[in-house]
Amino acid sequence: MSADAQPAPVSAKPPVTLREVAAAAGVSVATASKALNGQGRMTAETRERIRETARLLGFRPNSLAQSLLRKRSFTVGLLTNDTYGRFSLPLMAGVSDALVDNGVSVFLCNVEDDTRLGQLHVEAMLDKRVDGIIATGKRIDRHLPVDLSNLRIPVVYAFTQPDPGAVGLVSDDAGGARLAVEHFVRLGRRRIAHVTGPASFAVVHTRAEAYRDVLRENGLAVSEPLLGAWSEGWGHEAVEKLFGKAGREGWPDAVFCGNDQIARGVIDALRERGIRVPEDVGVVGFDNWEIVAEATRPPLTSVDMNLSTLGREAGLALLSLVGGQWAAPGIRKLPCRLVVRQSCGSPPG
Amino acid sequence: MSADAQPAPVSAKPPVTLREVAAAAGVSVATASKALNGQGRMTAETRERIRETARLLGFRPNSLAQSLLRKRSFTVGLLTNDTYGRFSLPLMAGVSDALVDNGVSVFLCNVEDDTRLGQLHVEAMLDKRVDGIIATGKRIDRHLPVDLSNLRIPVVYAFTQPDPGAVGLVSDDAGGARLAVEHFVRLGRRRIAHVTGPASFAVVHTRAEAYRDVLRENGLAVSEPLLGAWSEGWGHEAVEKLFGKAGREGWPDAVFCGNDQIARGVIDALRERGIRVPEDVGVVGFDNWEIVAEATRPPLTSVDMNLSTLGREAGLALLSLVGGQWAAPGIRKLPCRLVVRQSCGSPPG
DNA sequence: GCGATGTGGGAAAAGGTTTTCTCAAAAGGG
DNA sequence: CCCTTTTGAGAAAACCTTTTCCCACATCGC
Repeated sequence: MSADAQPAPVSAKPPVTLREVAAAAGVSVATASKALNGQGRMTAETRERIRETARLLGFRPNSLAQSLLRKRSFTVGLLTNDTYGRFSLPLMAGVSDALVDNGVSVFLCNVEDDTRLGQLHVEAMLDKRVDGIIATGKRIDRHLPVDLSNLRIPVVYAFTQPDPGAVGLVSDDAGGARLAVEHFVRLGRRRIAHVTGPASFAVVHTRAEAYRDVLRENGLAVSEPLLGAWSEGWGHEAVEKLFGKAGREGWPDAVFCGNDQIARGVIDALRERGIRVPEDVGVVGFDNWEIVAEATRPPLTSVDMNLSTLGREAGLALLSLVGGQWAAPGIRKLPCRLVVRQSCGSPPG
Repeated sequence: MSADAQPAPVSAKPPVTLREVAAAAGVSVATASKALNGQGRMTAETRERIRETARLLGFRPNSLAQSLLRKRSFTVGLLTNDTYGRFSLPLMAGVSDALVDNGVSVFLCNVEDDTRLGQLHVEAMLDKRVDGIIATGKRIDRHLPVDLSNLRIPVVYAFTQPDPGAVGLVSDDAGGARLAVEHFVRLGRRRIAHVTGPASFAVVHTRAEAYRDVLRENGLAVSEPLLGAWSEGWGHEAVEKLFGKAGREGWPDAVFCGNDQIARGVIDALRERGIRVPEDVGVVGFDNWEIVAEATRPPLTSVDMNLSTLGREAGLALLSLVGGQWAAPGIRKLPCRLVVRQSCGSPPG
């Protein structure tokens, strides 16, 4: 090895500690600590000198040591089983956004649907003394595959089934469905169909119920929702069922779809049949998954569940629980919003 | 407040410490520690008794204290600017998978394209004494909006532009393109077009180069790649350009697309023109984004960048760096694979 | 029975920070 | 000039675990 060889690993000198700052400023660690935290009493001159020294040395307190003492790590865990992040990522963005200003970081863990993995991650979080946990998932009527009910740290459930007595935030699916159907009604559509996902999903029923309510409230004929899959393929099939029969008179003039993929299938199938969207038939989707909604022709009007707001609220709720504040248990529903694009046309006349 | 009011917050008793275990087992903390870690010397009986006590009490060592002492937190940070997680999530799954077995957790931080936010998160990670950082992004020819070059902890770059001298892992885009074009050649296609993204992306040129190479190697006519956007809309337009001209003889019999969305647009546009896929024209996409690839009709054959493998390798590389091992700096390219579905047909005859 | 060896287990320091308590000096009151 | 109060700053404990030493006791060989 030559004399000017690199020192073995990259690792430069270790981080500068409070002790070093204190030494450099000619005070005790206690005084240094107080100076930097704005605690204790000392001359303004001393305080400033210590601060300046710390700045010069690039001092940053060791979070590990702080957390150990304060019994707060300023870290929260975010648990999800939504592999593709379609729902969790906007939610996480909201959570992160709400917490970063409070100096809190977020640990994301994907537990898939694996209980063992879930348990593993939860224990790791507990060991690392996270201040709280936000549980989220890909559907609001299922639990994560892991028990969070007796955790000695606060837990908030967002967009997943909460444990009884816990704080839960979900989207207001009924409200979202109303938004869509009422939009159609306002535009003068009279024969509004509903094509949605499988019966095993609670939201399918929630939304169908709201759909029926709005139709009845407006004196319109209620046709049975078509349940199927959450796929484009099912959208195609549903168009077959709805528009296959001869009498053009019986055709719907609007289709409210359970998600954007179904809507995309519906729109494509209508175009193939020469049925114009939005002139002949209006279409509304659900989820406002931009990558899909903006690629349909015409671009898809869709119900947005405001997941990042949901995440933000979840973050704030957790924060106040961590702070010892009481938060109302039970499920809180947050409103959706309708993102209007071009698949429904304008009011008649 | 009534007598049977709930104790203020949920928080039950604090976690059990090593000291309590030691007391319960009638030994010193030192002995207890050694018993649980398989260190030191003591009778098997003593060791077992301590272990049993710990188990009974549900003792879990405080990671914070351990990390403080060992100067390793068994945590790594994952930095990304890929908001939708299309690339980062598979990558993160791989990273997480590689590390969880080593008892290492992963901190995911989305820094968007915001330097201030990035700096903030990096500092938070440093303060929390993460053992290393994996940087990832949404394209391999751009840096994250944050400087990781002098960090005193190891950094590995995955699917983003590495700093000079650092360890970087990216997909082998040239190889991926070869896979696609050679697949066409093998199937007997002779006039192979290439529709891809904007010139500002390095991969556009890398793949185009490989595309031309394969054509030349096989004595086929090389037509200029069509550069545009990464969207379905561009796929439609490109079909217009390629198949708009009169002479059916000049039409391509295969289109290699720069991503799955373009491919989807191409396939849809072809169908609208009555051109059959795969009989008349074969189509291959890139990214193997299942949600798109499986929804095209017919399902799309696509190049998969093996991002979760990439993540796994990145995790392992970081781990060995953290362990003080030396790792070869520079960019390592990991092979892609072709996922064959139905958009290319079978060999002729 | 005495020194050498081995064995089981404990005391204490370390890691970096915060906080409480204490204390010396300075200032103020009479 | 003496006593009390205030002020500035330090010593030390605490958080929880790991690890290095060290010690007492038992065993063994002679």
